[in-house]
Amino acid sequence: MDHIDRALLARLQQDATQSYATLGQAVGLSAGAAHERVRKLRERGAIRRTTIEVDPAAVGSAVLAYVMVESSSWMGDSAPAFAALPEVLEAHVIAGSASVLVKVRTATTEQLQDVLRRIYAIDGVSGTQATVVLETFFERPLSPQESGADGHL
Amino acid sequence: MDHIDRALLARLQQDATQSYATLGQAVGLSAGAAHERVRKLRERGAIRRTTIEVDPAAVGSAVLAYVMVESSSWMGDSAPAFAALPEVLEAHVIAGSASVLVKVRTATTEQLQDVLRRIYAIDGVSGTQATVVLETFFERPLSPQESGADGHL
DNA sequence: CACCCATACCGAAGGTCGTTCGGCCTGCTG
DNA sequence: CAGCAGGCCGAACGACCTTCGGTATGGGTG
Repeated sequence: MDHIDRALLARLQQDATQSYATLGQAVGLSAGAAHERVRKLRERGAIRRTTIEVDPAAVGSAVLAYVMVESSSWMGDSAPAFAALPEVLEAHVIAGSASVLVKVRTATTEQLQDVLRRIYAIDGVSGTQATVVLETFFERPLSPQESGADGHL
Repeated sequence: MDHIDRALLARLQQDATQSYATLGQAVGLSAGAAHERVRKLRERGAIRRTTIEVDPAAVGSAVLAYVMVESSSWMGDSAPAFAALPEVLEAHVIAGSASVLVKVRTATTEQLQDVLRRIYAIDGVSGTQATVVLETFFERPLSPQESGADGHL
């Protein structure tokens, strides 16, 4: 994982459809060498998958909210319960007064209310505190930064 | 934007490297027709771009936190100030006691503190409240769901 | 210091896939 | 009923992915 790998990751994040010839030229490598590096990045799991970025509004998810979930018991094994709700895009165990933080997208605020109802139904959940997003400034992928945990890789 | 388009979006989210022949077969179309549909989805902006999903740990961003930013003034024009911080992955204007909610990834908690310091330096910011993630259950793309705001499309 | 092995790169070849095109069919519209 | 627009199919051309042999470089070892 050197600076060339990071450059490859950054360029593929911007556009994963470009050819390996273009990609290699951008980092000073041949197409074959660039392909080999990307293949290894996939193999190691540094690249999890190639995907598309979908406009939420285009698929009818105009409402975005973050929900702090309070609980009366240990929530460490509740991942499947949250994953069962398709409107829940992220779920994290957090440090602080709440126990779990989830990101939710729905078409309407009525649907958001319904999601909150289903979150309440999860075992151990004692309360929720929803924060509705009024305007999204930006959402972007993380930029491969310097140093990092190269460690023994 | 019918059910076939939604199926195409869902399949491309899972794997954007598959061939148009495979894609078309999965939804009952020829390769050419599938290609034409995907082309139009890009044209309309429903597909924003094709990208890769990078493992945060692989690029040295092991610490994830959400930060509630309080302000003493209107923050509606502060998008560039937050975008200037590369560790800030998302920034949203929210309804509630705080003004802006941002998502931050760093390599260490020391770097997180430094990001908080730089957020404080943004004009109008009067306080922050960071919530550190202990464990991420999951992060996934939104699933193209039913009905939605098809409207006049 | 010489040797050897592993790693990474280049350049070319073959096979697959993306992209485009003409033709057909269905469903509207005037 | 005629005309038209939109969507799909199937084929063909060209570009690209993928692999392979050959070569150079750096590190470890006797």
